[in-house]
Amino acid sequence: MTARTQQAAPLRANARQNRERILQAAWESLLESNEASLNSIAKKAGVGIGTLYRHFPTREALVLEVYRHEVQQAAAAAPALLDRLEPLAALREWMERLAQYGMTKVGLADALSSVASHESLAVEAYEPVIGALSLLLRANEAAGTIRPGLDPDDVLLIMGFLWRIDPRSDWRSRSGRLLDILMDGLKAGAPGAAPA
Amino acid sequence: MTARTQQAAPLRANARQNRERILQAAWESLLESNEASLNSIAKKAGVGIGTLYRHFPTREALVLEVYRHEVQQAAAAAPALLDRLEPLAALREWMERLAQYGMTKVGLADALSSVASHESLAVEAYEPVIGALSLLLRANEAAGTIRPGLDPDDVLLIMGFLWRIDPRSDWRSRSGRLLDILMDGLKAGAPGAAPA
DNA sequence: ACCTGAACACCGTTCAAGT
DNA sequence: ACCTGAACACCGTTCAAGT
Repeated sequence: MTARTQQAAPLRANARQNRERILQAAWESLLESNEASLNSIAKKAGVGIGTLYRHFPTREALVLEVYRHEVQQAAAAAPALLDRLEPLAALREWMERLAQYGMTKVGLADALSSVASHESLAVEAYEPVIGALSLLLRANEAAGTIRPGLDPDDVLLIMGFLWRIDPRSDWRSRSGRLLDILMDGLKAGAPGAAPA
Repeated sequence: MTARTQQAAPLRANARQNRERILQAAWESLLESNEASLNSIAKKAGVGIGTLYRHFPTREALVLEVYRHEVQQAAAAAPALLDRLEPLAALREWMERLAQYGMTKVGLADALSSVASHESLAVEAYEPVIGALSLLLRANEAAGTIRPGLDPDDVLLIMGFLWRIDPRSDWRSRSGRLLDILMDGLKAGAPGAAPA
């Protein structure tokens, strides 16, 4: 165990460049449609199909790597929100951002939900999201604004509706209504909250 | 307009039999895995692939037809539940049945959620479900046990988490927890309900 | 160590030919 | 009117051959 888990020999410059070309091509293709074929992505990247498989053994691995950075950024906003806003408002704002984020990237929503059903790699991708959500829930629990004992995984699973709202409809008002229901569900049984 | 919409000439005995063979084979195949190929289904049914396409122009059309009957039955339980139970308990029980139903049929959950993203035909399949849910919501609204003005489509969209719980996990307790949250969200703001 | 691309087994879909 | 299945263009995936 002399090296870090993710290190595994620092790749030839050659290989590194190929890897990034593939990610770039995949990013562009998946933004258009998440059904882009691996063959077409390899072609677009200007590498052999075998090279794509060498770097990303499964389709999921590729998709997750493409969005990892983006997802991490979205998730990482949690602490800043907790600084600026009250816990309850921060939680709500974070959810809304994630909703909006999912809607902007057409392919991402489908990709995430289809990947999510294969628990395997999804865990790894969801980890930062779960971490951020966990932070927000704990802050609210400490403030007595939500019911205690909520599981971040449970809450995130419910939040899945955000990625299944038809982007062509008025998702703005719809996601608002749906988040209202979810937030009320989380608030119910809060020790410090004043009911309507 | 002398014929009903669904009639369209009563099919040859020959064709009718083929149609049912296809549905039977599809039912068996989809129960095992919802990724069964159309070719394999046609083969299992003992018909040419062209015949399958003649009866079901798209994969969705086939999947929906396979599950239509089942889904209708599940949805149709609503009135009986309202007879036996109080509105709130009936709504909860109906949701739990739908959850359990989705878990039993391995393929159905995936099929439903993947079909649901293509709004096209999904509307037709969801109609009886929406009808049943609408009935339950109206009964609760009349009893003052949930917040008024809830949209059945919204509630069903949230309920989607039921079909994304990993069947290999302890979905029983998990779906219970999740439904608790949802029910609390629906109850919040009810004119007649006594808060905890 | 890494890359290439032909090769393989499959898939969905069409459509000329049959009855 | 309905059925068949060969044919087509594609797909994911592997792996011998190259550098």
